[in-house]
Amino acid sequence: MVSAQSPLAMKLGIFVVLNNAELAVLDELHRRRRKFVAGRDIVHQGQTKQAAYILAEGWVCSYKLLRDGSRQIIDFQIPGDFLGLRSVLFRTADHNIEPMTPVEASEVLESDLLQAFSTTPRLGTAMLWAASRDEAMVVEHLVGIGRRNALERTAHFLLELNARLTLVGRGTRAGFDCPLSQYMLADALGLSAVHINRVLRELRETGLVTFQKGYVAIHDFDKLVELAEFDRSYLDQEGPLLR
Amino acid sequence: MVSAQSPLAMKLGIFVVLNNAELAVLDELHRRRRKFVAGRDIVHQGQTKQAAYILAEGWVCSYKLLRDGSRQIIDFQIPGDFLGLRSVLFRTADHNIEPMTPVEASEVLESDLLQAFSTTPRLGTAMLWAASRDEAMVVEHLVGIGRRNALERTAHFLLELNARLTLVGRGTRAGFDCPLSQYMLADALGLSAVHINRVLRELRETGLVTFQKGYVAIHDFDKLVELAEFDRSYLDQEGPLLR
DNA sequence: ACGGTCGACTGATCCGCGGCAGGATTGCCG
DNA sequence: CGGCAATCCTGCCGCGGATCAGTCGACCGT
Repeated sequence: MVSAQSPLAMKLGIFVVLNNAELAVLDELHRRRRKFVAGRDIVHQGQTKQAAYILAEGWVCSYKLLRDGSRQIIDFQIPGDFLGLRSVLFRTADHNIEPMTPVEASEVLESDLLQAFSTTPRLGTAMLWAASRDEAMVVEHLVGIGRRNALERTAHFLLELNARLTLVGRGTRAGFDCPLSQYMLADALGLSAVHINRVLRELRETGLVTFQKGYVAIHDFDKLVELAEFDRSYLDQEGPLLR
Repeated sequence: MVSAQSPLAMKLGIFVVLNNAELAVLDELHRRRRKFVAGRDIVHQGQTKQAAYILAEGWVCSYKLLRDGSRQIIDFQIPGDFLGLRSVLFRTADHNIEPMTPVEASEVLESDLLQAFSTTPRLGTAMLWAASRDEAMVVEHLVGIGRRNALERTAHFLLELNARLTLVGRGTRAGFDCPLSQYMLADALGLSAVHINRVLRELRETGLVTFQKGYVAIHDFDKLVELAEFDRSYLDQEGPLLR
């Protein structure tokens, strides 16, 4: 594993061994680099004519607002993830996208994508794989909110983040940097911030995880997996599916 | 709008005016017709080498089971929807798929799809649109479970079903046939069956909707939309986006 | 040195919904 | 015809998590 690779290349490399031509196309996709400041939304609900991006650095979240002022965070995006792909296809954004940290991202036009697909189809396949893995995570998120209690749900969420970050070289079994506030955690997990605080305390006091000062320290990985009923199948993947 | 069209053609016709060549390709996709009985799962979690299908007749649901025996229904599929597309891309299914009624579906191979894309690209675009609309519904489902109370959540869900069924000619503003039991409704909405029962009673007693004997009768569409905070944008769509 | 803001944290109280237990209704099968 | 299995429906009780109402410390900008 080459540490100098872009996060996206690392992630796709899990699925497919990329050759030089394909790496070059990936590089090409990163041409139009942009920066965003934390807190100012990149995309608003209802906005049309929006570009898609590949996240290079920083964290963003996509969320929906309700009339009563509460919000539900649908997903977080980390380096290597696509941003707003659905907004492009659907022509109008159905959710907001907010950078949680300073963000660097590469703008991707519809035509860039189409060209990448036609000149390097294996790369296209790998991107579809990555996209369906992301969709699978939204589904897992749904299951968590619908059927898991606060403790399991939080544990599961932290493990999921850990798995995703590990794929792009920003986490290990021991832990990862995490810029989330307890409020954001609450909005993601469908709980109140007050209750998240209590749950984090319990996880800390039982010696499973400590989430403090922007760092998630996993003390007992296996017990945490057990508690969260976490499906390790995509963690234990043994090397690329396609050679 | 031609009533003899397949549900899929109706749905795609919302996005794109389909010409005869494209309709022919759609027809061709329906070659390998299969039947399934209610209750016997088509796809199991963890299963590999699975085909994708286009639903022609009947209802199915996709769900995940938890260790404690509870389940979360992720989505329902109705005529015109794709089935297990993600399982094909991902190579191994991450959820179960169960027919809730007798079902007719057409098996679709990866190669069929690729061919359809290359010979009739506009059709491919329309299918991507349809797929991202479906994904948007999973997202809306997530928001509902995370941030809406039981009443709003149920109301929203019924409206969503209504919107989808109307697109394929199986529902109107007045109501639609619905083979769901209260147990399934509960598993979809992350509630208990007992509580669903109470919620349905309340919706009935306030004169908004009646769900009995397999039929959902919407008595006051506008009030229901108001209660559920339902986003009508994709209902009010004024004709195809692409000509 | 000063409010002002934002995030972490806590205790007390309240309520939406789950769990349990049981009755009524319907449809199916022998 | 009776028996059985779903499914619907209801009342009661308790719990998990929301809400309210704070305190405390860190980090602003002035």
